[in-house]
Amino acid sequence: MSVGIRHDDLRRRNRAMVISAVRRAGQPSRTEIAATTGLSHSTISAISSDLIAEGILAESKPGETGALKRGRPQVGLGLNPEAAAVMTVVLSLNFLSVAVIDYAGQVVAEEQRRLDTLTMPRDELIGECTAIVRRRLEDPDLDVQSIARIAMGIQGITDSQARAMLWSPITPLTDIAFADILEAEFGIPATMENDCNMMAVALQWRQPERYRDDFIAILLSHGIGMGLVLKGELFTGTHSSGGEFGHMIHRPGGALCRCGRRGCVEAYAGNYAIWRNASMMSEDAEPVDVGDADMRALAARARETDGPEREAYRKAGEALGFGLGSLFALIDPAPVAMVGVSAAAFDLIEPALREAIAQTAGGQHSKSISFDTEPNELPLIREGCAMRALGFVDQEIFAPGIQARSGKHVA
Amino acid sequence: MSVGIRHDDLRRRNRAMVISAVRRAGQPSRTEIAATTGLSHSTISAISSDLIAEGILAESKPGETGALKRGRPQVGLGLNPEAAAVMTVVLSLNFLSVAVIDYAGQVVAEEQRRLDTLTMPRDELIGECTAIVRRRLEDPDLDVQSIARIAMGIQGITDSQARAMLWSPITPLTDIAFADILEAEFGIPATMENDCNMMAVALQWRQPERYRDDFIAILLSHGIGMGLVLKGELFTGTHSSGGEFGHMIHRPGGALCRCGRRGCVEAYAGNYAIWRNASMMSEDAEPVDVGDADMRALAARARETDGPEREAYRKAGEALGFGLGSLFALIDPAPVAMVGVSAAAFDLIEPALREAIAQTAGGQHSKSISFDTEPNELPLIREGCAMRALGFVDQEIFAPGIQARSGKHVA
DNA sequence: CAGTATTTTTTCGAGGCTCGAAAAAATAGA
DNA sequence: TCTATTTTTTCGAGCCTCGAAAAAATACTG
Repeated sequence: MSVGIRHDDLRRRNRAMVISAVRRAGQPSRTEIAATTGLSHSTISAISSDLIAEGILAESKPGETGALKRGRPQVGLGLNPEAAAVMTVVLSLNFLSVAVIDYAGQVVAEEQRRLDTLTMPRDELIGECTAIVRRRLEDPDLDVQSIARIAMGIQGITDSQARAMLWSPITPLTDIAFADILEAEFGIPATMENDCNMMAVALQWRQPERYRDDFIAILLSHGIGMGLVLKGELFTGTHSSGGEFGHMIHRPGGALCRCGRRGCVEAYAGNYAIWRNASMMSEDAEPVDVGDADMRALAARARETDGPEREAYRKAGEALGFGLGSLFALIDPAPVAMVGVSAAAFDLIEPALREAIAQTAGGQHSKSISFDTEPNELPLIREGCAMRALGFVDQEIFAPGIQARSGKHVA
Repeated sequence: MSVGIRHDDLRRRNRAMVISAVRRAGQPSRTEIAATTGLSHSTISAISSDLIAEGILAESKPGETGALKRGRPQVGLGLNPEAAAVMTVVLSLNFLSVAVIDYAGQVVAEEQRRLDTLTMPRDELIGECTAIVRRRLEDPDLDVQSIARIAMGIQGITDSQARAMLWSPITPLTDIAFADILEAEFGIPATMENDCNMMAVALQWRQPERYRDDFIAILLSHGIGMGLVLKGELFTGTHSSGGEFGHMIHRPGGALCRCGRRGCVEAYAGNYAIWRNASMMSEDAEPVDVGDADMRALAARARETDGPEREAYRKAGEALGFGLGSLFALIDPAPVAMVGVSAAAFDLIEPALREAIAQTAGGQHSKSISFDTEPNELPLIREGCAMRALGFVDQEIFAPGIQARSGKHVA
């Protein structure tokens, strides 16, 4: 149940608001912050001098601001990069990567590693993750004190509390509470995020004009995933990370999906499905892993001649189109970003997709729906994890006073 | 962009919180309110004495409370029925009904009227609505001053701002800004709500244990509609009321839907679709209106013998099941309430529905998904409109100080 | 029936917070 | 050097919430 606002919440929230305004704007002056937050100049002055004294914000050197106007020049406020740092851990198929990001969002350290996620036993997989984190933490160049958060991203389904991986295509293992494991191991608050959700978060930061309040990020890769932002907020299911667009039903009883069921969108539009159709294999054939290079070659063949390859992409487009149509029936149309290796073949997918969506109620204005493509998902996922972790730091760590009342983490 | 909290917002929000706690609990004592809101006893004491002085709350007569305990007895606080009143206007197929509801939620006046919505020209339809509202307002028994809000509900799509009907099956007319029309005519703030959303709001009040944070209300009637509550909040689309579950795609290119497209869930599960299938008509046959009595007779025949009638309900169940499966893939499973005349035939629908949902990713725990039925949607819609209107009064009218900063209504 | 225990509600002073107005600071132009 | 202009800080006023203590209202007890 919602709860009253106590007097001490006031400062906490307004501090968080100032920090978030600075993170968004980069180098805003106090006057600009007052304008965007709606708070008075006096309040902004008080809060920002507190934040500067605490080393969270820093005034930028004079002369850095651009065109000089008459009057006292504005002093830009920026995030102090040394105020804190966060760590991102991204686990994808056969690949593990970590990065340390300073409070201003700059990457200060990185490590990547290949491993065989599909066959790894549970302990080993967890061990690899904790080991790589530990290596970064033990780096003598790093001030360990400053790591305030870890955000881990993974392909697959996570729980809505962002504590655990429930299911993932990269491993047969299920229900690994990575967030709890990392917290127990390192004593640093951690969350376990869904990869597509992080893509959406990253897009929101990268292109705020285009992706702000309502948009959809769809991962076109081995599987089909989705990150959904509605009314400016990341959408999650009631129990899990939700948004399993790839497992909406396209054709009841249809093609065999990697999830073991039939007729899912993914069973027509996932890499393995496109490959299966392009190879004229049965729709009942077991899904197989297809490498990115093979997919690129497949797309090239499809562009060359009008054969089964092209037809396979057409079928993918149709499935995505009807799926989006159903989605749009629920949430109304919104801009879409297509991410992942098959996004590079969106030219092959788009015609059938638009044709399908035009046949649905949600596609009423299908011509006005914009599609963006971004073939490389990993940088987006990393960036999203970083921004998410920093957001937590902004909100929780640097907003003092009473702890969030329904907080999950013990102090 | 989110905005800072100003000092005067504090009282406003906490007042709203107290009012809402009273509305929810009925006759809570100050101590109970303090417990549910998390505010201190002093604060609750101060706010409630203000609210009593303003005539918004009233202390209940002593002796009304139940079991006597030791110590000073609790004094129950209740909403003062005379503090305000709201009006609901529900427009459905060939039927218009209004009600006046006092601040405590009791119906104090009603009027209903048959009319031919399908053939009525625009001016006449609007005229009927304003006329019936005017008749109620001019009732000498009614203190017009006290009507603080009008909530109008209609079958069909409304805009996400709750200002206008965009499309409705009850009339060929489109884009009628009923909220603006009523406001201009009577000078009373008004909203135009989607019928299924109001069903959901009503269920939330009627059965808070069952329907609280996440649930789905599905209207099984001529058309198929949905009201969705996620994380305790009514879900709407980005532009429209959204949640057009009936127009998710069940079978691409399939049966002809009333919306003119093909393969929508509604084209298999709407009354007209069940009728069409039961009559062994082509799936391309034009949708026709079927009366409730005819539908009840159809259900009776389906229960009697295993013929095309039963098969028609089976197909409806299948479409609903796959649709729900797709929906659950996005939002995770949640309790469902089936409302409307075909909810009375849910026994015929349920087996196929469960079978279908079990074949989807969203139906993983299909046995644990609960279905409730309620054959009569109109009372729910009315109740939802009433609660919604009262909620606005609670939040806006009785929370003084600065107006909501992005308010739509001029003071 | 008076006194005690118990629970609810109010009162009161302290401490915070935001705000508006005015002052101070810092610069460009004249 | 002086003036106009813009940004930032300072300061007192006005609210708000809180905790502690007091007051109020009742049941129990002998």
